[in-house]
Amino acid sequence: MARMPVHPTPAAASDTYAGLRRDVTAWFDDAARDLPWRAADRTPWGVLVSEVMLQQTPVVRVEPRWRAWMERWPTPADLAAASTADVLRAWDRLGYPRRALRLQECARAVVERHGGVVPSSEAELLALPGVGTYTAAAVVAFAFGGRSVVVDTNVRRVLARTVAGTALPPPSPRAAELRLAASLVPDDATGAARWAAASMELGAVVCTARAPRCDVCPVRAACAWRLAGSPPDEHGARRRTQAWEGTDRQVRGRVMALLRGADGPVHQALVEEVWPDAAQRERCVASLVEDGLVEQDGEVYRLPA
DNA sequence: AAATCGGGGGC
DNA sequence: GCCCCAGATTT
Repeated sequence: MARMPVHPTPAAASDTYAGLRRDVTAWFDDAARDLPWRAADRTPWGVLVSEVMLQQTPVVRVEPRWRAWMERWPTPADLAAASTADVLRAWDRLGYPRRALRLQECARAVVERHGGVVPSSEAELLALPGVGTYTAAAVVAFAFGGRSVVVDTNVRRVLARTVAGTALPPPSPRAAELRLAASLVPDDATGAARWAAASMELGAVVCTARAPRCDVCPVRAACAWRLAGSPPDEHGARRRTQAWEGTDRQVRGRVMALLRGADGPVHQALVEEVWPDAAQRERCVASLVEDGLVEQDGEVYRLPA
């Protein structure tokens, strides 16, 4: 039961928040960023690719990679047929390269299960590699204009502030939070898709995590957090950033960067230079091989063919 | 529920 | 230096 769509509530008692939805969507109609995966000629596959790239990677870093990617592999069939080494190099430094691997697996699944056509049902999307609750709902809304409950970090923050009156949402969503999000979704598909885009956009552009721009916020007058005096985050103590220096993630990143930059196989002597601690380095290389991100062939390492 | 998984830019 | 970024998957 790890991956379940959030089902929209039928006819909700959401009239309470009708003003919120109206003001945010009206603002969005005027303020929406001109992002390439929102263009009129967008494809469902392009939307899906953007959503996977945007999992934990900011828009400004995704945009140029997405453009190059879609030009090179416009359809699921194109990506399915590509060399994995090329895919990992094109992923470049977007981070979490297992996402690139899953995206190619996703392309192959779309080809095999759906004849190369991205499915429009949330359940079928959810069954694809690398597609979780958020991404499935987002593709339903943004690629197909369907009704779904889209809850990402932006939406969570917007609802935490405007409705709950807190600076930030709790580290992980609770059932009540998801119920609230579901209750806010308009009944009609078009309205639902617009609300999804608008609420996310507000969090991304105005209702940001640090230094929110309340002065230009369309719902500042009704925002519970602001009306409460914009109190600081209550669970700040638990919010500890993941360490970076000296972690396996840093070591794995260095190994991947080395292999991405090489045209072909890399001798182990060069791999040994990226990290001095042999035990940690070997553990990380082994995990990369285990993940399918690296192949070992005797004394050389390379990206998968 | 908690841990793991990259990398960079704003402050 | 710290924090966050259109999360997913595994344990």
